Amino acid sequence: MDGIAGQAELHRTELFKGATAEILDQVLEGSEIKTYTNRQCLFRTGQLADRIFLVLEGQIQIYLRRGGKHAVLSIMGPGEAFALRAILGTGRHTGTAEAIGGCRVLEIPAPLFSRLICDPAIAIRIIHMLTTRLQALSDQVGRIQLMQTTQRLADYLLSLTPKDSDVCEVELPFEKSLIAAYLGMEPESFSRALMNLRSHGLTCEGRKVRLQSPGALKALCTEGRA
Amino acid sequence: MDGIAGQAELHRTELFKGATAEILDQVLEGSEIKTYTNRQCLFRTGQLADRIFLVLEGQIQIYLRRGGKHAVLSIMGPGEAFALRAILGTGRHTGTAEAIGGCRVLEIPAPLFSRLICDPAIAIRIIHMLTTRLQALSDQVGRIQLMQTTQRLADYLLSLTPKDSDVCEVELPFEKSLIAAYLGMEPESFSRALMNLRSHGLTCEGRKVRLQSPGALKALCTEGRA
DNA sequence: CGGACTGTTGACGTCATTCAAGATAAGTGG
DNA sequence: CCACTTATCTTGAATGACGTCAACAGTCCG
Repeated sequence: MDGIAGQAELHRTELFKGATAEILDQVLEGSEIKTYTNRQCLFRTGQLADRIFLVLEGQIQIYLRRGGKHAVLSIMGPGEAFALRAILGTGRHTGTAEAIGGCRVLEIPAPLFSRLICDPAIAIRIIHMLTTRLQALSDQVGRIQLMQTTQRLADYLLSLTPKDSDVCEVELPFEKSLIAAYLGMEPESFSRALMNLRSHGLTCEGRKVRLQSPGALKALCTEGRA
Repeated sequence: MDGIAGQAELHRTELFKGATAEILDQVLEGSEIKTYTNRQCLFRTGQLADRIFLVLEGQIQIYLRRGGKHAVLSIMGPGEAFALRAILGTGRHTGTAEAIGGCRVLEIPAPLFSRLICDPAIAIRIIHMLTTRLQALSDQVGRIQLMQTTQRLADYLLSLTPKDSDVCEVELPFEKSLIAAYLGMEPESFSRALMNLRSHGLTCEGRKVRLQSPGALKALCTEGRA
């Protein structure tokens, strides 16, 4: 991982998918590429926001913290951008961003970003990005409010598998405790939920999970009560 | 409430705040204004989405339903627009929208909306709107995950009062059971939470709530555990 | 006056967290 | 490469918060 990025790399991101070479140049020229190590903090709640972040490599968790508790709002992967709201709105970050493993991030200064969103094509891409995240957050609220821990985990595991797949094997993309936080439960509850799913045709070893019967899990989620 | 809206009315919405007369004409021309009565449904989960909705009068709740449970994602007021995601993404609604009391709504067909977002000024306004909603939803996740019922209610009540106000009186904007659902709790829990807050300087009668000491409530929310 | 709706209160049950300990895995230095 | 330390994960038992069920009190409207 180094501090250089080419147009090709930006072109692969959702934000700059169809952008002209001219714009990409402008972006690469005016922005900075930073690398972060595991657990390193990009920003914290309350800090002044002066740039937006575009993930090039690795993953970053955005979370809230209060009284020892930890609520993961989202996990950003390559191609995703964040901290838009802080730039456009309050001017301060309202959450904390922390690298999950090593990351490479393009950091676009606010003034440059303000110019970029005047380009209709980019603005529309941003709108798409935002609605997607809105959807993800809505799903998260739904999951937390209307499902219990075991169901939430089942739902999450299914979201990792290809649609309508039969027996299949998945590798958990993060540490279990991080997934637990993302699903709004304690690590202990996560562990127990995983245990419960054994009786619904699931086996696991380390981070490798085998779903013997995705259908049964799907039923579990849809079900009124477990 | 009737089916007519003027440019002035649109001009007051966040979306069309600075729009040209030409655009407003286009919108008024191509859209439909509908009125809904209390509890009436605008759309349900899974239905095809062919328009976006802009609230002119009244309020509308967006919620998810599963196994008898009810999770309110947001409550839209005058000037707010929704169902963007359904238009831009899946083509189907992922939640249910229901009128709270009587409502008047501008319904903009998808094709017209697609043309509108090519206008950079409108696109930027939409981006602002979306980031604001993203913030609201993030707050909601935070509230549900890291506060308990009494704290959530305190936090909500404070959000209804002017910032840094002293002793003050608020009127709950909705039925208590709706607020309860919005805060992710049962009506009974809401009632008890309200009870608990009595010892923190709160009195209430019907929907009128008096906060003797907003500071104490704020402390309650910030506090690690209640 | 009677019925439906909204909100309150109490008793009880359930699920998830909390606390504590142990097991497994991973990383470190000799 | 192995002993040792440090994280991560699992398991058990106890607590506690919230939900559930049921009954009742106001309130609104016909």
